[in-house]
Amino acid sequence: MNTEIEKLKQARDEFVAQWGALGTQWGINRTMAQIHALLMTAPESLTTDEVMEELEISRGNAHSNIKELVAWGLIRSVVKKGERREFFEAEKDVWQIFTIVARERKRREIDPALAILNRCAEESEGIATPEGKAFHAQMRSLEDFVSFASKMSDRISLMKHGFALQMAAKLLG
Amino acid sequence: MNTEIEKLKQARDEFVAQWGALGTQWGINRTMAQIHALLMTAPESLTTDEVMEELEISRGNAHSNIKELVAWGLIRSVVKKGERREFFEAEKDVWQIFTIVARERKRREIDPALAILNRCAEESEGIATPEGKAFHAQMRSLEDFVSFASKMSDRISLMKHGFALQMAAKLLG
DNA sequence: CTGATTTTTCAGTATTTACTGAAAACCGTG
DNA sequence: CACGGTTTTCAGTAAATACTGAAAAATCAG
Repeated sequence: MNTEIEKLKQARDEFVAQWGALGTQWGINRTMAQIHALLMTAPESLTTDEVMEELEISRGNAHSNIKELVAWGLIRSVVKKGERREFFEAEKDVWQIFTIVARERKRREIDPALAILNRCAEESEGIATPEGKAFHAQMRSLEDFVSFASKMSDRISLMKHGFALQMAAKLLG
Repeated sequence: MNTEIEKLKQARDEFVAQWGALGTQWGINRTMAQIHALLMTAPESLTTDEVMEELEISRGNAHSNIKELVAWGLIRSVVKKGERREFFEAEKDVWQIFTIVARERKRREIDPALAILNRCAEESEGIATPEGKAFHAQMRSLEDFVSFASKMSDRISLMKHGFALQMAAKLLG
């Protein structure tokens, strides 16, 4: 039945478009999120040209965002025998996706924050005025908390999906 | 000793500047992050004019970012008797800050994602082709995972700081 | 080595987001 | 209800970010 194929195409197009819009909120650019959505729901791996055509974007744009997704580890290139072009496919396992995103966010958001907090804490160490003590204490408590959250995130990412789930179930129960 | 006061000012200025730069990564605008940093490390609550002067920004800019921070719940206005102007002070408790940020991120990032995933899953329900089944399954597994993560986040935010810490300690131990 | 195909780069441009400054609205006081 | 201080709005502008398209570089088969 042809309508089924159309319904699927429609649902998928919507997913790609909306996921792209969401990407903006997440601090990821729209195109990158769209390509990710497209590849996550592609039955077969795609070439750069196919991505360009599907999303109606330029070669340069497709290229740089594909590279970025590869750098994140959210997609990978696959070689097909007898094919000179590169094909790309997405990581589809949700737990994998989660750990990749968590790792990247940690690198870009948590680690730099820790560096700043630590430096400001050091610089204000031993200042004897009440303001100095308060500032130092504030830096340390922020640092402690962020460092702690960072370690938690690492731990969880290293777990196997099943184990994390089981543990969380206990927490939610 | 005057150098101590200077050292503190220097450390604090650095914190404000760097925290602002970090804000960009977090998808928060620089000024908003700077005002937050400034107020988090202010011994006393500040007026809009003081914020403007300290960060060398316009009134409009100060105003709108202060309002945004109030909307998040990261700062609040305080009234001083005999003063007509509004003063602002930041929430300083790290656990509070964490839960506020978690709540806001959930609202802006998680909830819309869930809505999309759920809709696309519904729309592709019952399509009999292999591609249709695969798409539907992918939507559902993403939805399940995100919904689960969302519930976890709620649970943790509702905990008292001490309890969350204790639980996490067990996890890290 | 040559020529065809594919990937990469990047200057120029478009779009989005943030900021300024001044005018308008608001608000308490006399 | 008029006045001075204070907050809010917003049109215009500046800055940051993303995208295009074409040229250059790389890759590979013959």
